Amino acid sequence: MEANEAEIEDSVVPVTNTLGALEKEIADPVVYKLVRVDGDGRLVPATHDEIMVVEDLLEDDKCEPKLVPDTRQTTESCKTEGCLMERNPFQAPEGKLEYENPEVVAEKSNASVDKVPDLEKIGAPEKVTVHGSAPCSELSNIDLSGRTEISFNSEDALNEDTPSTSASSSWKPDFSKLEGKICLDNLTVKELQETFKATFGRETSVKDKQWLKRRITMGLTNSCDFSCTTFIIRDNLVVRKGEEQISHPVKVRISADPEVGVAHSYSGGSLGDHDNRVNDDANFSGTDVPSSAFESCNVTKDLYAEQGTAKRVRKPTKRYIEELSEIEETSEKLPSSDKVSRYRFPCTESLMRPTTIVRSNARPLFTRQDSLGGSGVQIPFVSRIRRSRPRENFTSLLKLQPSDMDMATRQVRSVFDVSGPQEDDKRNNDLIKTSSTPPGLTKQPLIAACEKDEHYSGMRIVELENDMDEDNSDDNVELSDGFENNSDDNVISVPTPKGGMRRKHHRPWTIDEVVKLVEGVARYGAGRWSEIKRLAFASCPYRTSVDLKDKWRNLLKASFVQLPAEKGMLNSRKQASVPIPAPILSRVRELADMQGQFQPILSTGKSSGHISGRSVNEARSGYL
DNA sequence: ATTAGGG
DNA sequence: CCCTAAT
Repeated sequence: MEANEAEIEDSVVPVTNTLGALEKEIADPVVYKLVRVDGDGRLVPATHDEIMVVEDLLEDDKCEPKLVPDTRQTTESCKTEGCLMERNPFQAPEGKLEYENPEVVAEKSNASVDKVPDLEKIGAPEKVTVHGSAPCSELSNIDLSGRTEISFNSEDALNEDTPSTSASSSWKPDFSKLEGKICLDNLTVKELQETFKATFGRETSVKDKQWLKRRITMGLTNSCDFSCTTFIIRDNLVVRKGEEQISHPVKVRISADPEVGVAHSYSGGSLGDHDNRVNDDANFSGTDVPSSAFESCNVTKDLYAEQGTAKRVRKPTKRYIEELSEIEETSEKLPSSDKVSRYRFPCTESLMRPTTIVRSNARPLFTRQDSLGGSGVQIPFVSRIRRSRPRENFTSLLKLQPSDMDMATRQVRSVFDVSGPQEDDKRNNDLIKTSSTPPGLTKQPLIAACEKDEHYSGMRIVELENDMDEDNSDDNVELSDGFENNSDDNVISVPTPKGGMRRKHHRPWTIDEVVKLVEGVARYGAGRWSEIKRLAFASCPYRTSVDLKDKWRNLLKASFVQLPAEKGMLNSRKQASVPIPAPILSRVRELADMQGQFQPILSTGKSSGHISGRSVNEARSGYL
């Protein structure tokens, strides 16, 4: 299909190329692009055959390729509604269409806009003008929702009766069945299958009426594309993009999706047993097939007319689509369409993201007005899972309110309290370093919670173990001095008089860490701190590459200072907490020397010289 | 995002 | 350790 694809690309309206022209004529003209909705809802570019067919149709209809400079294949663009193709007749108004994605954008039509009279009011027995497009047209005729008489009546000459033969070559939709209103409920299985075929362009062997109805309904329903409008569907109401605001956190799931519209005819999707979801989300009952394509169209139109409030189904989520796809795959084999290269479903991503976000937001967000400093800081109850120690967050929070630490502490605590008792221990432990509860005890549950969270909220909880190793990592420390207690994080920050408070937590370097650092430098070279950090300090989340660098700098300084006097007083000085063993300093010096001379990359150098051990270094340092 | 340097 | 500038 590759070749075909290419051809089509060429033959189809060169949207991108005509952009300029389009923009100028956007006022009214419409450009269509041949596409077919694949079974799984993807938009598939029309095949060459399809285009040919359409061309014929166009000729019959005397459609004039208006916007298409390239006359090669005039198929695509027809000045007005008429020509269109596929089954997604209700496209969005030109103006809003994004040209960036011509392939996906597919067809567009004004028909749904002002051209189409208020269908609701019109009960006009007209026929669907959006000919060509099977699904929609038929949908229009089908009485899905309580509305009857769905019909299009576009003032502009619409070429009706132009069955969209454009679809896959093998697809011979029978629109006769779609004429007039149709009540799916009254159809026989066979009829439903016919309808299905007409709708999706492929046969189905499914005998389940309910299933068929649902699929057809959904397919049709979702044929309408809102993505191009400035409106979105929220809480079953169409609102202007931007005007919408997340109101009820609870309902977010339904409404928060800012791009509801993009439901590009994902029609074909098999609405197996999962389709309920859609209904649920839309607050519809399973049996109530509320939104008909017609309705959708109406909405589009109404939007322009009055920004009215129409109800619409929620755009399917990515997951939903995926599931449908899966079902589809298994439930029946797709015709040629499947082989046709499928264009990526445009809204797949956008679909997913909002949903995910919404999900995560779904969880009650605990915030509280912090009275600190009277500035009313809001402390959100973020994820319970923290990559780094809570105290870091803690500190960040404090930054907002330099003053009154205690207050902040309490606030934070209380916030966490809300999250649940289990984590409390951990929290306190880390934050306030009070609890004596062994981390291990609460760890497990915590992790579980995390996983759960991830599952539902899509949050990424990784490296949880990092927190753990913090206490364990140093176990192999040979030199471990008692003082190097990790736990002694002096979380208590020291408010600095002038520039706020800094240095909340000092993390005294342990000898072990120093050694690791030194070795890391030896291995990877000074300056490659991120490397060293990753490899040698993977277990020390609290040591950043910058820290390493700083420490190295200090070591360097120290080493140069001490070296001269090394002879007499190796470790005589008991100064601060971490008297760095002379040997180490020596090595630092050595390394510094080397690094200074040859470039840090001394994979060979390291092995050749000192890597073997401190003893060597000592010896060396001796004569250095 | 890393790195280097100053504070 | 923090912050900033340069990459």
